[in-house]
Amino acid sequence: MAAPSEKHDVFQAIADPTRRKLLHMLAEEEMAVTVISGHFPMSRTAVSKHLRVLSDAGLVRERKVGRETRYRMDPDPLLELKRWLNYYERFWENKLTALKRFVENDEDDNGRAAEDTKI
Amino acid sequence: MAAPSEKHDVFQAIADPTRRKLLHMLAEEEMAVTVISGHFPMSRTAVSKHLRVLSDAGLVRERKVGRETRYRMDPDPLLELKRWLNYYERFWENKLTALKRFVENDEDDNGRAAEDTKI
DNA sequence: TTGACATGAAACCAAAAGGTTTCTTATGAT
DNA sequence: ATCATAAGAAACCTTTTGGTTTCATGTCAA
Repeated sequence: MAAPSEKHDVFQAIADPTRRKLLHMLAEEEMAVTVISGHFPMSRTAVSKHLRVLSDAGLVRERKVGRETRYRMDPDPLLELKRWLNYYERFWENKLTALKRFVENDEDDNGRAAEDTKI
Repeated sequence: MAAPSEKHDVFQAIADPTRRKLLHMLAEEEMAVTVISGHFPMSRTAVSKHLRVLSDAGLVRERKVGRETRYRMDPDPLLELKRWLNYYERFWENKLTALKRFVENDEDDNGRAAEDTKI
């Protein structure tokens, strides 16, 4: 997995379902690796590597407490995703506009299907 | 690449930079494969396969016009991403609250650094 | 100080991902 | 009819990914 060589970005980091589940768990609570990995059907080491990917992307932060390492989510990098997504906002607004136009036409010539107004 | 076997989801689809660039291009304009692939430093076939992944995720739509196939973005699946992201909204709001608290404390005992208020 | 727990590092592996080249099949233009 | 163009399908190759098991190191408890 994640040969933790270089940096991973947010897009890659959240691409994996396991990692999304990890984020979800670590959003509320800080947790130690063993505890975390208890919730996954894979080895502790595998979970550890996923955590590393998330860490590379800046999505989690680790803290050593005695002999354990506790992880917690850091939401900051999600802002990049948000900005990316924001760009496309207008496109589905356009689709809504098209839908609205369709509905209005439908009210006018009541009952008959408006041809070619692909929504 | 993308052995176009099963469905790909949005998260996977946008994980790759090339595919994000594709989306960006196809958001405005419908384009034919050859034209599209002219903008990438890889073979037409490779681009074609990326398009397939996007298509699997529902992020692009294809239309045959004569001997060419034109692709255009469909923003709908991005709503899933938006909802996913939405869930984490409150977490960085929390961070902002913490920042605000920090700034206010800083105004009080003006000049001295507020220890341990990690933002 | 000895033993048990917590975790990362290493070495390894199979499958998926990203890419290439070659072949086929439609469709258009002459 | 014939030739060129557009694009997906197939077969193939290399690197990355997700996972495993084993080993090493640090810390806590008796």
